[in-house]
Amino acid sequence: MNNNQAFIDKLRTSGLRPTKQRILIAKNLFERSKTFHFTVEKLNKVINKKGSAKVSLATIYNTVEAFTKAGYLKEILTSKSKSYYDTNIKSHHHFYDEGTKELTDIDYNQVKLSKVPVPPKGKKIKNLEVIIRIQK
Amino acid sequence: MNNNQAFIDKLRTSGLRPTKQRILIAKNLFERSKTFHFTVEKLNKVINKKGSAKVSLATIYNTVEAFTKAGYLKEILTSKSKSYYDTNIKSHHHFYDEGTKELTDIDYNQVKLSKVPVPPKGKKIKNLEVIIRIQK
DNA sequence: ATTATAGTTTATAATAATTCTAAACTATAA
DNA sequence: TTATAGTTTAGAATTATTATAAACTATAAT
Repeated sequence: MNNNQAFIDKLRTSGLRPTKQRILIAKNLFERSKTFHFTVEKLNKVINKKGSAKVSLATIYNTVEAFTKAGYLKEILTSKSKSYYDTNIKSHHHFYDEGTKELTDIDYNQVKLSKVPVPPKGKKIKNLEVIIRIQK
Repeated sequence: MNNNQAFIDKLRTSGLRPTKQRILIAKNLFERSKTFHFTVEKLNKVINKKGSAKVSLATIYNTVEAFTKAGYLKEILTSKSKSYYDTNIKSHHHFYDEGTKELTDIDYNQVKLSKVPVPPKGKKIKNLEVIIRIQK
């Protein structure tokens, strides 16, 4: 029923104290069947929906940042004003719908690169992302 | 020496009145040997450097937006808070240096995709961009 | 040329996302 | 049990961007 222990261990492993706020946020983010694309605003609404325990907006920002640093979340590239995050941390790509502003995952093996440039001297490739902008 | 006429014609063609502000901004953006990656803040500094005619920040925002809509500039995808623009409007890709936050163009033919996903029903691909994040 | 007007510029205010601050709280180790 | 280092919180501060509305100007019609 309640397997908070897994989250507690995961948090401890990353040097994050397992506070009730972090566990609650982790449950909301990671106990999902599908990957979740969200902004902080959206996550805040999910967490602080009527009747539930309240978590401050500052903590939601802090936690999203901490989870991103710990590698549990991935920040998504868009040109929009808000930051988007993704619970799918595997290397993958996105459709970005210019009309609806919705993001859809593209599985890694749906995109194949046959040529990738050499990075500038002294630099290493950290990550490669393809964004396909779509519209009607 | 002074070939403003080319800019005047270009602006008129796009339905933009050739005001002195727009011409000045166009000269600063497009009379360059290399492509120019910039934020509005950076462009504002370039335009309003000491001793030059002043253009309001609002006009710089308006003009960058108008030039982007007209297809003279390309907005670049990064997850950072500021919007980045590029005078290179040809289809191309970017290195984004996480340390220095600098963008570098990658020529279109330096990247080859051998597999691209089909867009969702009813949607067309408008643009495909590869961002390669690099770090030391 | 003169005038009317629709488009443009401008300073400033408003908004929105995010970060900062410092006091209260809490998990953890001693 | 206690000390402390990490965490949460409300609210203030910051930053990028957009909105507002008055003054200005390019252009077309007279």
